Amino acid sequence: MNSKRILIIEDEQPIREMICFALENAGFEIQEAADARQAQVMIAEALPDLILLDWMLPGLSGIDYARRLKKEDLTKEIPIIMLTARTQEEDKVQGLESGADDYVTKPFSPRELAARIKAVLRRGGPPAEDEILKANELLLDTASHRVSVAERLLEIGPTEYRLLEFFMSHPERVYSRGQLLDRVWGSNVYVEERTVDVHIRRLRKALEPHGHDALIQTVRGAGYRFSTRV
Amino acid sequence: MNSKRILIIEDEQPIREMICFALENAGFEIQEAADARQAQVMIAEALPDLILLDWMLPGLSGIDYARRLKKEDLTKEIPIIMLTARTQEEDKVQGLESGADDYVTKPFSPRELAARIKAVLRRGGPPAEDEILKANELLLDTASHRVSVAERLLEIGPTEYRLLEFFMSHPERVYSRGQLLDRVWGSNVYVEERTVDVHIRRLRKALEPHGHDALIQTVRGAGYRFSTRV
DNA sequence: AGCAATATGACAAAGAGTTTACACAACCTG
DNA sequence: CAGGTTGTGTAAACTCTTTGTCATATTGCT
Repeated sequence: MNSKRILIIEDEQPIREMICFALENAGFEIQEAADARQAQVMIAEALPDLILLDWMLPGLSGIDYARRLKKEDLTKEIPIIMLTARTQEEDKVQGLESGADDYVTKPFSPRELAARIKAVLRRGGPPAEDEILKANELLLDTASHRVSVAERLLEIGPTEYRLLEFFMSHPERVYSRGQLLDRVWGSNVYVEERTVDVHIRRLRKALEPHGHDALIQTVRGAGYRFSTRV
Repeated sequence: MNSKRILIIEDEQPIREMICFALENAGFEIQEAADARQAQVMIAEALPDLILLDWMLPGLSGIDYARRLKKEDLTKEIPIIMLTARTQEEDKVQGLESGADDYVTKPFSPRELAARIKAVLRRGGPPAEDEILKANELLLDTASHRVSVAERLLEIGPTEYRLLEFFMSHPERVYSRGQLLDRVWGSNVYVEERTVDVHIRRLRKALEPHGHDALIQTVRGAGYRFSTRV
């Protein structure tokens, strides 16, 4: 097993250690750096296979550093996963724009982190490709984060957007409230399952005026499903 | 609703009672133990679905006990949530290191505790694999929870769906009403055997318009059978 | 025919999902 | 930095389906 080398750039030592331990456990080889300067030194010595980069860094911010790494020929192929404490969509967008291949929101479980790392390493390329998801006349553009029906943009909240994006990329399949919480809200969020109902409602309400609310279907006793079939 | 069994290992009785009350309220079944020794006895009797483990225990410390649980084959699959009074990052690191799946810092709200327990339990099970069961033109797709005949979706209630799924995965074989109750309704459910007749009827009714009701056959004096043979 | 085993239709309680309302926090913005 | 706007999660009221049972009709067997 030739283990992959991962460089962690994170100023808070406890967090760094926690991550470090978790990832070593998962079979990775770890290098640590507290800021961009240190990181540069380590990179000069040996190129890591993947970089875990904290959003907030003393000195050069994480996002700026990511940009810089993606500019350098030497380092631009290295996948970057951003660590961020904020949950705003905006941050995610910016993070991805800066060249990050994925982002993980703190607090995260070691398991989740390891899973994302493996996923990113596996695909090699950036996953952030823009997509246009379609279902009948309903379009969702991941690049612009917009949803439209027949050229008509429709109002939709952040959570509803994520919910819809998830549904549209996993159609014709039932998801329990619990699964939706894990996959749309994130696996380390503690929310009532009933809350899903409410957001389903909001999503349906947003789709309703355009007559596409039937795409979100209730499966009694099982969960919800996105389907173009009646 | 088969409630999950949770084992609380906590030496301070008032806290234990508080947690106990909160979780029973949340619909869990609770077992209590004051230390690792007692816990071992309870585990020997019946495996809990999740363990709540106090960080500080008299005798074997919580963290050591967690490690031990994660070593034993019998118990290593059981998720553990650590209860800790301290807030130091350091503790969190150690807690996770010891194999805990999550930790909660005292003082915590009952709601938070219940939510995290649910979240951890949710992750547990392996995702049920998808199957497409076929019988002549009759299709049952477990991923989308749908039943169709020649591209035509058909209406079917939850119980009828489960019944059909069971039949289709165990065809050409007679099951008594009692067996069906056990395997479709679940063991330890108190329902009249005649109730099965009613659901068989409902299932047949759903299949009828598509001409597949003959698949559900009555075996007088024995039970029912799903068969594609006449 | 006579008896026992099923089939069926109706019904009321329990249950699951839907909606509305509200509190709160994060955020604009003048 | 007030004062409004959003976005979220929770709670509670409300709706509508599902479900278990009964009473009654049918069917199958000897």
